[in-house]
Parts: sequence; C-alpha cells; structure tokens
Amino acid sequence: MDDRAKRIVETAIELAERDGFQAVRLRDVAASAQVALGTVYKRFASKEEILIAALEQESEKLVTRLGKKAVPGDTPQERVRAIFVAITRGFIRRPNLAKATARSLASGDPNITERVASFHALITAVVMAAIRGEPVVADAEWGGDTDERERNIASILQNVWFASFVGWAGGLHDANRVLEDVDMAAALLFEG
Amino acid sequence: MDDRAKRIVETAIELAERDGFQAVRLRDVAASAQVALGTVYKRFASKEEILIAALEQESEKLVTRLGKKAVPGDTPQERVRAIFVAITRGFIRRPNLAKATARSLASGDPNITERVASFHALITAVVMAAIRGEPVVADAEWGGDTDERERNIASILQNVWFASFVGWAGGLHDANRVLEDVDMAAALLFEG
DNA sequence: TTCCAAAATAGAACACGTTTCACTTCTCAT
DNA sequence: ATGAGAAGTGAAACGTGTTCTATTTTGGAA
Repeated sequence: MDDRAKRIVETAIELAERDGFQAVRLRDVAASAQVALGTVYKRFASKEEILIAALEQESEKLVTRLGKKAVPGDTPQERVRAIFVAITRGFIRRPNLAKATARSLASGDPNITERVASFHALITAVVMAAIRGEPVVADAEWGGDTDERERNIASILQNVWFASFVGWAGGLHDANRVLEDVDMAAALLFEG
Repeated sequence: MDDRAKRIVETAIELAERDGFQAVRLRDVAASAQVALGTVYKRFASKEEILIAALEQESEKLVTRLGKKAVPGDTPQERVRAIFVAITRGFIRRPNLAKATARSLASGDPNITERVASFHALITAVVMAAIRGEPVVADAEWGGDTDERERNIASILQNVWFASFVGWAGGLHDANRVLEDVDMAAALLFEG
C-alpha cells in the first residue's frame, strides 16, 4: 500500500471512529488525506473497500498483539473464551469503527467478497490455534494436519461470533451478549 | 398495513426479485405502486424498512406453510435439518429477493432494529419447535416451560444459519454450504 | 351540503457515492 | 535535458436515497 492509500485508510479510520459509517464521507476523506477524490477511487473501488482495508489493518495489529503471548487457559474451552474476549474487546474498544466495519463485512458488496472471506478465515484460524493451544500466528499455513472436528468447531464458533457481532453492531444487544453467545456455544460444543 | 403500503411492499418485492437490491429504486417503487414518493416515506422510514417489511411478509407465509404439517424426522437432529432445509429453500427460491433482504437484515440501520430482532426470534422459535417435534406456530408463546438447553441450541443454530446465509448473500459460498454449516453444527450439538 | 384537517401528490432540492473530464505534474527511458 | 505516458488534481456531473414545499384531493363532522 503506497503512501496515499495509507493516508486514505488512516483518515477513514479516524472519521469512522469519531462518528461512524455515515461520517466517512469520501469528499472529507479525500480532503483530509490531502488527495483528490479521483485518487481515492484509483486506489479503492468503493467506500466499503476502504473500510475493509481498515478492518484488515486493525485485524493484523490484533493478531500481532495476540501472538505476543500464549493464549491463557488449560482447556480448549477456556482458551476459546479467552481468545474471543480478546477479539471482541479489540473491536469494541472503538465501537463506531467496529460498527462501520461490521456493516461493510455484511454488506454483500461483490467487490470485497474475497477480503471478507479472508477475514472469516483469519478468525477461524485464530480460534483453531486457541483450541489447540498453539501460538496464534498471522500467516498460518493450514495443511493436511488439521483435525476435522477442531476445524468444524472453530468454524461454528466463528459463525456464532460473527452473527452476534453483527447483532451488536445493529443495536440488537450489548457487547456482553456477544461473549455470552460464544461461551454458550463453546460450552455445548466441548462437552461432547 | 393499508392498501398503499401493501402495494409499495408488493412492488418492492417484484423489483428485488427481478434485479436485486439496487434495482429497488424508490422512485420506481412509487411509480409502480401508483403512489407519490412522499407517501412511500410516510409509510416507511427507509428503503431498508420496506425490504424488512417484505421479509416479514415472506417469513409469515413461510411459517404458515411450515405449520401445515409436522416437521419430519425421528430425532431432534433430523428435524432441525429438515426445518433448515425448508427455511433455506424458502429463501433461495428467489435469490435476488433473499439477498436484498439479507442485506437489509445485516445493515445495522437503527430504524429496523426491533424488526430484525423479531426475525431472529421467529427463526429461533421455529427451530425450537422443530427440536421438540412440536408444530410450528406463528405466534408461539415462549413461557417458562422452555428448556434452557434446547433454547440455547436453537439460538446457536440460528446464529450459524444467519452467518452462513449472509455469507451466501455476499457471494462467499453457495447455498449448499449454508445447509452444511447448519448440519455440522447440529451434529456436534446433538451428539452430547 | 359545506368545510376543514389529514393525507396524498408532483416535483424541486439536497447529500453523498461514484464517474467523468480536461488539465497539470510526476517519472523515467532515451 | 526531454518527451511520452502514468498518475494526480479540481471540478463538474450523474444517480439515487431522503427531505421539503406548495398544491390538490379526500373523508368525515357540523
């Protein structure tokens, strides 16, 4: 990502964090990033794409932070809880930004399909690492040595988290509920 | 819902079904429903609200249809599979409409929060009924006699379905994957 | 029947995402 | 150093969701 693109994303993050999705007006982004509107569109296909880039950047930071020390907890269930607490906290620390990115994630914009898939895959990979008690690494290779059942559980938990996160972003419930939902699912999935 | 509102929703459904969310242009909706644009906005706060109304109408029909006969299957898991097959088929029969409503469901528009919550509650209730092998009824009362564990499983399955459905709507994967995800979750949740 | 308040209408106007265009400024191979 | 093409710029313009206004129609109370 070149200089201008970085400025654009940085500015979008600031605006989203301050006042949410609708406050990320591309004319303002361009002005604030000291770039012409056309330049914004030379870098990004749409507003949603800018916010997904922001999400990717924040996710990367989050995963880096998570990788700093081992996921605490003696059982898969405890580690899953710990990792989702960390992920969810990481997002809701800046609620408006989180809601804006949630909106983009769920928008269905075809431009960003692959990146949305990558995000889901990233969360699933992090959860799998937590289940196994392995360190969380950003660029994990998931070869043939993955246990099918663990992968399935991770995928389910990721789906539950995502649905509940989107629910939080839409005002359906508060952030604790997101963790409760994931916890409940983990409890039921790991008891068997 | 008065006459005009019905025509508006009906028109929106037709347009969404034919060409998707972006084809539901409110000027066209108004013209086609033989109503002024201002009248559309007297009835509905936003485009998303119209599509949610469409979703509610379709959901109602779906639940009515589901209630016609008992959910087939001898075990909770089989019945859950059957009910999600029916729900998912019901939606993807008209893919563009389904995607348009999925987009509204996940939009985070504060205007529609309660209705989104109702939709989730409806699906959860239907799933609970299927788990218990009870008839699916539209206006079920969920009093104190509900089993906590069943309710939790239904809620998890609903979340998994929703996340995967939104994924389908966003082009992440095809419709079969939605059923596979739910199946997988049901298998793991019911084995314990 | 007459009258009035509520509802509906036509259409202009506004905001913002997105596209387009004519022009200027880089960049770098020759 | 120079010239061509790539990249950037500023501004206009377009589409569509949303709002606003002035006018007309409607439906029920008197």
